[in-house]
Amino acid sequence: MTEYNTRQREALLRFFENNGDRHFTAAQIENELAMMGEKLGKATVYRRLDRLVEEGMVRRFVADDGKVCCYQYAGGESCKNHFHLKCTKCGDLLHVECDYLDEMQHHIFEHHGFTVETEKITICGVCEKCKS
Amino acid sequence: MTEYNTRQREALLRFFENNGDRHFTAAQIENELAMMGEKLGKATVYRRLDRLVEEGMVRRFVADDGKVCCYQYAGGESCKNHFHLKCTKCGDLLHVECDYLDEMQHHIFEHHGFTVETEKITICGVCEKCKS
DNA sequence: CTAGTTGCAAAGAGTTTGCATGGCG
DNA sequence: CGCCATGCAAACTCTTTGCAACTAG
Repeated sequence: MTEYNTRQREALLRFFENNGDRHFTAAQIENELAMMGEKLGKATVYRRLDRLVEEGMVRRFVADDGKVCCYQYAGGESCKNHFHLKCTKCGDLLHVECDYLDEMQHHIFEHHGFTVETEKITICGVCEKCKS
Repeated sequence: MTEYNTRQREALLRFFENNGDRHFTAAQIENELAMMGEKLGKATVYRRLDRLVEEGMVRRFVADDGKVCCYQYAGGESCKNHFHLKCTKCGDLLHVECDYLDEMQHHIFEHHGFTVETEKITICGVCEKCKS
């Protein structure tokens, strides 16, 4: 059960480390890597992704439409404070850093005895661009 | 664009009203209805479900494994002005009346230029009961 | 050399779509 | 009668699996 150090594994790791602020679908990862000259087979992407999630290096969550899995680097603590604002018009998923999240979480716990899983919050609405 | 009153539509509505505390996958709904003698085609189930979600009558979630969509009654008109807190352990959907919602909506609009559709907010976490 | 890895293509699961038929108003 | 809704099956999308070829240690 030793972990081999392959080109594909390295490519994925480097990709996540350099994009800790964004999240991607498996297909996006495959494409972006291909454009950087690192071609990996679909199966390999999925298999490695599964493993990275198990190891806790990467976090998996589901887009609001429930159709695709998204992956995001979680190696650092960078991912603690963010909203997901999903525009129901254009489909954009805005990724917003904001301290207000803590406040909200705190309120809900204090007043409603509910422990919010901050990383899973997705708020639907209409973004600025689409407001015309 | 008038909404017709069909046997299938009625069956789905009644099903949700009688099971407001539970959540189901599309396939489960199809099966349970079939066992009650109400056979609906797969496509019809999905189409009606989509509509009910749009109307805010029903909420769509993603199951724990991240692979299937789940649907749960969210109670039509009475559910406009409050939080929905979804427990990811037991699946319960808590309906919480709270002015804090307005505050949050306001903050997000002011600071992030995003118009929240309050009635669609669902916050995931762990409820008091499951916190042991 | 041996065991873990990869890539391809085929298989699966869940959901959507095209189109002819059926049924509400 | 007109128009929306339904059902079926085929099409799609995302993900997983089987298997032979490959490669790190």
